[in-house]
This record gives sequence, structure tokens and C-alpha cells, in this order.
Amino acid sequence: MRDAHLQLDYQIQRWIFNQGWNGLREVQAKAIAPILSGKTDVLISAATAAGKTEAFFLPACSALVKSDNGQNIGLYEKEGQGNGVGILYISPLKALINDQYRRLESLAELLDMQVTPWHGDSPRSKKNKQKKSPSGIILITPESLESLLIRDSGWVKQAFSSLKYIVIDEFHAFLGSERGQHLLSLLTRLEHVTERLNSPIPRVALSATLGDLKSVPQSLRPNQSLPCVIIEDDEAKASIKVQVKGYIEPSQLALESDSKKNNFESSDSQYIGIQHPYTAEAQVCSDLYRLCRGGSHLIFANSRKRTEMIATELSDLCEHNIVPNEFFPHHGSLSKELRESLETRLQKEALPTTAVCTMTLELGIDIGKVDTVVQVTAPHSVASLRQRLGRSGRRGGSAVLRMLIIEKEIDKDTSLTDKLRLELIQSFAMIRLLIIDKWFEPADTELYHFSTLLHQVLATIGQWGGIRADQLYILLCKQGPFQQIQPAHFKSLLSQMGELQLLTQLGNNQLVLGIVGERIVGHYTFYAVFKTPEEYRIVTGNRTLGTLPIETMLLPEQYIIFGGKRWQVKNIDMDKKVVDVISVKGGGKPPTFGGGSMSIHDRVRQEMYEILNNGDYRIRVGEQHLDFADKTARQLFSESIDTFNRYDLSNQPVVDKDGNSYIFMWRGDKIVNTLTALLIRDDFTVEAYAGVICISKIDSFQVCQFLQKLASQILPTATELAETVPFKMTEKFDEYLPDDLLNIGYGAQAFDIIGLKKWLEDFKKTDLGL
DNA sequence: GACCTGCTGCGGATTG
Repeated sequence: MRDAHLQLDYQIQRWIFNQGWNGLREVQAKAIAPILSGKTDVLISAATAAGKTEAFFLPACSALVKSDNGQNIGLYEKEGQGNGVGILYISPLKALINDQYRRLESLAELLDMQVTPWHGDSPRSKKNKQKKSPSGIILITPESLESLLIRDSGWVKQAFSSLKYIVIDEFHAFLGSERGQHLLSLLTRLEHVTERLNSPIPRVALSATLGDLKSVPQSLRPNQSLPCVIIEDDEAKASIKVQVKGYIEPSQLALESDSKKNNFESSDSQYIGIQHPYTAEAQVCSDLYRLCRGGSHLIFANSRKRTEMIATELSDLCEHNIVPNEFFPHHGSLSKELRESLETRLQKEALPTTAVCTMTLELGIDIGKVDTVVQVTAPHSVASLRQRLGRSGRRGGSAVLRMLIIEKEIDKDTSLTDKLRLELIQSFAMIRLLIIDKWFEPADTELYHFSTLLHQVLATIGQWGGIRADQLYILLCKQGPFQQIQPAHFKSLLSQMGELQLLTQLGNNQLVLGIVGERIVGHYTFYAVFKTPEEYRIVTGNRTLGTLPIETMLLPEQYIIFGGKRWQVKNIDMDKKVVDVISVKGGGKPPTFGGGSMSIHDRVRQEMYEILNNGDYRIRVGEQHLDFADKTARQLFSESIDTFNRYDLSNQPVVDKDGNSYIFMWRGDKIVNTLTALLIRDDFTVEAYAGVICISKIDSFQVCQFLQKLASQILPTATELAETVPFKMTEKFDEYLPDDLLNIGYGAQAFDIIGLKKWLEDFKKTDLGL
């Protein structure tokens, strides 16, 4: 293995030597032979910054150089043509393509190889050069590849006819999503147009470490026409340090009496900011200021709204204390300029910098390592917690994670779910699953993706002009990734598309685009398969601050927080989708951002039950119990345990309170959704929050009777249950789907009938006292 | 009581 690099082209060995590297990393050495062979797919799974991209590009470029030596180069140059593109690199982010382009420059120059960044913002000149003379490496997004296939498939056929490798960066970011399904379909269509279905182009997937590696090759190439070699990074993991800090939000009553007495800065508060009533949020910001100032940190705040509030508060604290600001927000609605200036500042490491961010800084973009990662409010999944934690741990030091959790002070009005401190318990559960079990949520690769299938039908017809239904089915569902789609589903889809004039069938059985289909495919927003809310541009003077998805009504004179500062709305142009704002000092109420529902995994909820049932969240290390909670978090935990025991939740899943019944399933949202939908179907008044189902004005005896009855019945299928749900359109092209497919797709995504069945069987046993 | 990603062709203004 130590001499693995000797298999590489001499010039590439020289390049490695010139980098001053101390030999190749483990994954880099292990990847050389399978990639050079060019006969298999390869999955390279390694932690961030383990040199995955070089692990691919060094052997791949080596293979490219060798096959080019002395062959036809003179002839092609004379004709003004290249000898075809050798490597197609696909990335989920434009920013990653730009990073990668910079990193490849020196190697490409040495090998005299053309490298072309190809996305919506990359220069037309570079694309034109590549168009004239296709060769070397293209770095592209799935959407740009779609546009090439539809608008210029003749060129694609010619330019990619001798393609040697397709490499997909950040493969885990695609896995299981609509966009991932789109990508796989694009790759099949590419093999089809270049007549390579029988001699497949090797696919190389680069990914952060994944849960179940064995299942990934199936996802990388659903038709299994090439084997796959898995290369894993075994390098020792750094240690992790975790702390959970609890905060108590004073009840409304306490706040009111506080403000009457006018003692805003109460005695135990270390709050050092602008005078306003004590809130847990203010205490959180005060602690963040103290913990983060002077270092380099990431604060994940879960929503853009909270991200803005915290970033603004921290900047205000800097101003108040007359020190330079070092806290900046980073999220998807901020302009590219604001985001990039922060990314550059983090990268340079010259000034202490803390980014308050959403998942925009979770993956991809190179910002180096930071001192610590802070999570404010519980993360939505163990997988994202893990990815965020991976950003911490400079110079081989331990990764440091702080979790700040706010729970409400208990008074007479406190709800049962609030008393259980479920957000805190969820945080504990996620930390334990990550550290003890080394578990995180797998991607759901069982979904149908009908919306994306409809998109691909339109795109493929757009690409070929006309195609027969049976050819379309074979291409997309047999050779391509839509392997779960039955011919009957496909027929139903096509006839609905015909009725809506998305397509038309000609006399010779060719399907062509209909009037509506032409309009959809012709519009530039067609290429992406994912849905985006309407965005308004936020403008002050001549400067665009960024964009904001507007779901609730925004009014003139209203105050908003944006880009870490306060603004007042002056004018709203509905046609141009522009909001004019002016900078203001002083308070304001931000608008609400979007809706949506979380999906907590089964295993997280079961771990929460285990913690409460055992009365212990600590991590056992040998004889010791490691307590990662601070004093307030411990107090909140003991309140939770009190409530858990008072209602006998260990044995009793249904309890009465204030005339309502609560069902504690301790299961994931799919199973909770399933029972909720069944209760609604049978006319109960139901609300589900944090995995707890509340049924209004009914006693637990009646609920138990209903559950008993349900346990002995044959449950409806997920599709049948979906028929009872009024609003099911979640994806971009759902509005064109026939009802039967919409129900199948929604049912598979939202419900888990088997999971509910198992829970009901357990319930039956406990309820009968068995 | 959630987040993120991406996209064309062309007309007009500006610059070398």
C-alpha cells in the first residue's frame, strides 16, 4: 500500500511530490487500483477533510493521461476538436464546483488538461471553449446537466462518447431525495444517449461516512450493471466533548409581575446587554457571547428566524461593550456576497469569527475546522447533529459540542408535554445514540418519487422530441432508478399527463410534448426537481440584502430583522417581488418563515422512553457515569422524571388531563402520523405535537377501547389511509399527478402501517395487564 | 412547530 502511488502516471507522482505531502492518505492509496482499473463503480466513504477528492482525481487523471498519450491528439487539434470529455464531476453546490476548480488548477495545468466549471454562474467563455473542443474534466450540477441533455443532446452524445468516469461529490446529500433520484435518472439517460448502457461508465461516489455502506451501491446504480468497490476510512476518530446547558423561560405571569416591578436585570442574571425583560433567549445570547467571543465557532440555531435574532443580539452586545463585531449570520436567504464574505473570513482564520447559521454551513463549503460547535434548541436528526459535530476539532483536538435547550417555567397552565421537557429529553437521546450506539438515521431509499418521474418523462420527451411509451418505461423504470414503478402506475401517469395536455400521442405511437408540456419544459425553472417558495428581494437603496420567502402577508411600516440588522419595510412591489427597507435602530418583530413538519425517527423516540424509564441519561464509561448536563438541565430532567412517574407513563400509554386524553406512543413521526390519521378518519378531534397525540374532550377509557378495537381490526393500507387526507401535494410536480399515484406516494412517505400494527399489539398486551 | 440545493436565452447597457 505504501508504494501505491507508483502505479500513477509519472507526472502525477511529480505533482504529489511538489505538494510537499507526507505520502498519500489511507483512502487515497486504497482507491488507486480500483479506479485505475476502470471496470467497477467505487464508493469512497471518509470523514470531512480526509482527501476524498484527490483519492478520485489522482488515479482518474492518471488513467486519462495514459489513454491520451500519442493518440489522435494532433489530428483533433488540427480539426479544432478535443478527444472527448474524460471525467464528469457532479456536485450538489455551485460553491463546491468553484472550490474544486481552484483545487484542480495546478494539476490540470501540469497535465495540460482542460477543466471547465459548468453551472448557471460560471463564465460562458469557458463553456464555449469546451463546446468547441470537448476534452478533460467538466464540473457540473445535476440541473445544468439536465439542461444540456434537453437543449444539446447531440453535443452530449459526441462529447461524452468516450467518457471514462462519472464522479459524484457529497453523495450522501443526494441519497434518498428527489434530487438524488433525478441525478440517477440523468446518469442512465447519459449512458443511453452515448450508447453505453452495455458498457457502463464507472460511477465513483464520494461521501461522508454513511450508516449502512452495504446498501449504497444499490442506490448508486439501481440496475446493478457494474459491481462496486467500497473504500472506507479507518483512521481513528478524535474524541468528543459534550455539554448540555438548560435554560428556563419565565412564565407569562412571572414576566408581567417582573415588568411591573421594573427590575429588568434580576439578581441572578449575568445578562450584560441592552435593558429589556429577562428572557431565556437573552440569557442564551449572553452565554453565547461569553463562550464564543475571541474564538472561532459555529452556532446552529435551526431556523433562519432564530439565526437572525441571535446574530443581531450578539452584534448588539459587541456594540454595547464597544468591541468589534465578530458574530455574523449565514443562511439561505442572505445574498451570495454577504455569505461569501463570512466564508472567506472563516477560512482566513485571521480574526476571531463566529457564524450563526442554519444547515448552510453543515456540509460542502471549505471553511476549515472551528473550535466548538453550539446547537441552540434540539437538532432535527442525529445525522445532521453528527455532520455539524464534524465541523469542530481543530488540529486534531477533540470535537466540542454544546447544546443549549430552553424549556418553559412550570405554572398552572403548563401542558403535559411541556412538563415532560421533551426537547431536552430528545437532545439527550440524540447524544446517546450518536456517542454510545454510533447510530444515525439512514436515508429513505424506498420512496416512489412520482413528482420526479413526471419531470423525467417531460425531460426525456423534450430531449428526444418524440419517444414511445414502452421505450420510456424501459429507460426510466427498468434501466433507470424508478424500479418500483409498475407498468400500471406508469400508464396511469401518462394518461393523466395526456389529459392535462402535458403530452400528446401521435398516430405512430410517438409521445410528444403537449401545449402545457412545451410551456413547462421551455421555462428555465424546469431543470430543478425540488420545490421553492416565492422569494422576495430585500433591497435598501441600491443594495440587495438577500431574498426572503414570503408566506405570510408583509405590510409597509413593519419591522423585520435581516442580515443581522434591523429594518423597516417602506414599500412592497408585488409584481417585481421586491421589498424596500430602511435601516433602523430599536425593536421589531420579524415575519414568520415557512411551515413544514419535522420527522423524528422511531429509534430517537424509543431512546427517549428508555432514558425516562431508567431515570438516567448519563453515559457509562467503565465504572463511571459521565454527566454531560449542567445544573439547570439536571433540574429540568428531574422535573421531567417527576411528571413521567406521576402519570405512570412507564406502563400507561394513555392518560387523562383536563378532560382531554393524551397518547404517548414513544414512536417515530411516521407511526404517530398513522394513528393520528386513523383517529381523524373516525371523527376524533386530534392534535399531535412532539410525538404526543392529544384527543379533545374524551376520557382515556374510551380511547383505550378504540385502540383495542383497532388492534383487532385489519388496518387500511398506507395508500387507503392517504385517501382520507385532504392536502397531499408536497413536491414540485405533484399538482399534475393522478389521484391514485398521489395517494401511493404520500402513503409511503407519511405512514407506517406495520409499525403501528406492532405498537397496537404491544398496547393490547399492556392494556389487558398481560 | 425546519432547513438547503438549482436553472435559459436574450436584450440592453457598458467597456476595451
